[in-house]
Amino acid sequence: MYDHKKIEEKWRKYWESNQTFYCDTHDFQKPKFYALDMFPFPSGQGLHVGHPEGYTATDIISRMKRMQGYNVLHPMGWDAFGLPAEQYAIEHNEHPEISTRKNIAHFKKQIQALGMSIDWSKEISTIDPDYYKWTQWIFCRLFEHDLAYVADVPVNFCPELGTVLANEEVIDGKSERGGYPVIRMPMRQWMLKITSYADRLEKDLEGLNWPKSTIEMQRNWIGKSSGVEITFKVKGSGESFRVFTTRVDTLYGCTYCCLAPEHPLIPLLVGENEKKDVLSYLEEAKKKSDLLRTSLSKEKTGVPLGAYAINPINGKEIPIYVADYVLGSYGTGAVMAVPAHDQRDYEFAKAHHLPMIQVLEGDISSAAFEGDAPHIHSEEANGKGIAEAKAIITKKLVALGAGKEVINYKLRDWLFSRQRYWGEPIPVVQKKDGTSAILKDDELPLTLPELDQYAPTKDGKPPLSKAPDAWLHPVYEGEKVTRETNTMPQWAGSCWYYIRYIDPHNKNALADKKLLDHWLPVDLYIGGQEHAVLHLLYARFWHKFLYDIGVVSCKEPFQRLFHQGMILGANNEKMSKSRGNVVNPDEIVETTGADSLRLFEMFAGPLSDSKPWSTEGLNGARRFIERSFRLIDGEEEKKRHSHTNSHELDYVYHSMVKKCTEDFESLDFNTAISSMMVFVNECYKAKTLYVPYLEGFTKIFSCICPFAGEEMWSLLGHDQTIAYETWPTYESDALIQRKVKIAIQVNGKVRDVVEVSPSATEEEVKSLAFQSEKVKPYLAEKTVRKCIYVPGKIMNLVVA
RNA sequence: GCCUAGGUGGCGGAAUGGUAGACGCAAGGGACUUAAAAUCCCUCGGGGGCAACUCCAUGUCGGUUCGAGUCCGAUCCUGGGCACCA
Repeated sequence: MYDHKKIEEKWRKYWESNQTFYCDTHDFQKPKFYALDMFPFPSGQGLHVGHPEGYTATDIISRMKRMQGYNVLHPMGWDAFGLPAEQYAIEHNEHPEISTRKNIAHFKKQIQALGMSIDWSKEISTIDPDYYKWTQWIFCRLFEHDLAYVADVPVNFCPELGTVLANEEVIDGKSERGGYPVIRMPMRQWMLKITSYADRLEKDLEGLNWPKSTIEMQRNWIGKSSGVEITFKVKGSGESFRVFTTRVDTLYGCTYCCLAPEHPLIPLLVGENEKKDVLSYLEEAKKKSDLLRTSLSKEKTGVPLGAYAINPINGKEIPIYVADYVLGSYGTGAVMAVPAHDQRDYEFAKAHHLPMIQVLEGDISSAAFEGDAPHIHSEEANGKGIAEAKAIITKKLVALGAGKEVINYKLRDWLFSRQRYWGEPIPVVQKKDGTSAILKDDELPLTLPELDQYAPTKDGKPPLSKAPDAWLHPVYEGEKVTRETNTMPQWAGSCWYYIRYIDPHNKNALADKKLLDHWLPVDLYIGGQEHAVLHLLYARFWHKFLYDIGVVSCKEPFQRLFHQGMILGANNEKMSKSRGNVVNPDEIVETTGADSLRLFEMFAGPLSDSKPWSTEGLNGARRFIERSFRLIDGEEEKKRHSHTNSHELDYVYHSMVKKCTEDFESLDFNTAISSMMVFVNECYKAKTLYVPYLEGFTKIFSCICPFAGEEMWSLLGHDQTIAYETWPTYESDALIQRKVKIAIQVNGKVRDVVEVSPSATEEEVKSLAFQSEKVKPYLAEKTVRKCIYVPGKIMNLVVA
């Protein structure tokens, strides 16, 4: 009798009471396998029914790899800093340290209830000073290498609340809480120079076993584009400005230029008559958040600056405008406008009645022509296509000293500081002379001070600015200094946790170099696609930096990446409290069992697809477990035999082993499970059951359903755990079928199916086909023009 | 608008260019049972036909091929991401 509660409790206790269970042995003789989950943020809601999906997948692979003789590292930890933890603490009026620890304990218990083969001796948490000591250490190294700097950058500031808000706390320009207006305001921030790594981050995407779409997203995010930077002189002043263009070939068609509202030259160049209009336009632009500025679709606004630029290619004077469709943060913050061949410029020119000069043949009566065509009105480039014209004009600009080829990136530097309490303190002090200095390594970790008031306060200053004087004003090299009061973002801790898992208790380094060289890179990383750019790009950036300073020896952290889909509600919508379709995993474990939950989530569909929750499907999974269980513990037990005499069972068993071995590797669990179901169905039909087949099945089964698997293994008479048994192998001979069915087609339509031996010749099959009563009518009074025979599959007779 | 992944029974989904619908769920029938549940077995895309059988079917329209869910070209729809990127 399958009693999930009894069985799961029994084996949970067995694993938990044995501290070395699933611990990797640092055995360098064995091949290694590092299976990593995106570690969870331990929210107050507890585990979601979506969490087990990815975790089960890495768990199945880990269990299979152990059986295949690998030394497996399969750890788990907690991404426990950050805004949501802080807000949860504020809401529950409990210090984040306390509430977060509680949530972690809850999460851990829930994950353990799911039977994950996790090495808990490697457990880490980003909020442990022993851990964030090394997060701070990495920051210090970045600082030393000029990759961390301070800048004034615009943030979302809400004057009413007096705090800086995260993007997700701002909705339509209003604060999420209270609905107060939010403005973009420059504030002193720590930045990390990820742009220095843009080129390598782009290049090294090549060769990663990652989903194509994720690689594409990172490529687009980095946004490499090559073009030309052109210098435009301003008429009647010594000033000049640069624009970046990917379409230098259209330079003869440039009829005006636009500066972003942030452009530093505006105050210097603005004409007396235009001053009022320009200033009020700048004021308006400031009020617009990036979101607002970019969502004002179609309508292109802007005002004339009252200054003129000289087109370096032909000396023509063209007006300069200020327009907020030009972004200060990309390129040079200025563009040359070619309305005939750029749609945005086209719309702006129409709205402001600016001239157009067509420089490529094509129709521009209703929209800009952006395709390739021979150039016109372009002097030396006339008659040439885009590529050739680019080369010609670039050459001329370079000769004139007015242009150079450059590579531009969309990627911006990483805003690394937060005006929050619940994050790693930035290990920096401000000296009296205004310079910043990092703490010495032996002063790390710089721990968070105890604060009564950790909530953001109305003056907009970080909570740490209210820390006790002893913390805030330490003595540094004999001088009384002020500590940095910003903290790090949640991304910081999650940038390198996969490194710490390898050697989590090391006091002298992030991790032992020899161990890092052994375990890295991560062999399989599973997590949601929502991290396709931010986390996965930041972590790659840090990893490359650590590579440069000799901490790690491989260039990329995650060799293979996979995104699991979402578990949707039964109504096919995203699970959420407000939709009332949330399923609680604790309840499922209680009523139906962790094994059923694991099996259901793996069988419901491809791992990467979103799939709806289904209570019927869960019951179906449970039925399969019971059915498998009864093969070993029930009436079917009597059929057990030490030899096999069923060819069908041989075939089905070995097919299953082959299918599971291959499909587990490619994470196609749904089809692997279906082959296991076929095997079990065949067992019920079989007269005898061959014991080694039952054992082989149980080994594979135990990867998906570890509790039931262990129990079945012991019912088969073993007193050792199944976890370190040897993975079953298949015999190719058993996969050769004695009879195969050949579909006989006439002109592509199936008319009969004949059974032959797999080695049957074309002539043999053809003669069977001609004898077939079902085929004959279609051949009557026709000639066979052609015969296509695919052994083991079909024969197609083409007649006319 | 751009990028990206998809559209297959009542449902979740299978299918190296080779018999579309594996496997599961739901449904129906049968066996067992005093009965129910559980279990085991069978049926199960649609139309037509008593039946043998036959026609239609993988969003839509074309194309390539002996043969297309699969490849190519259009087109419609859905999900995810990005969004004035010069």
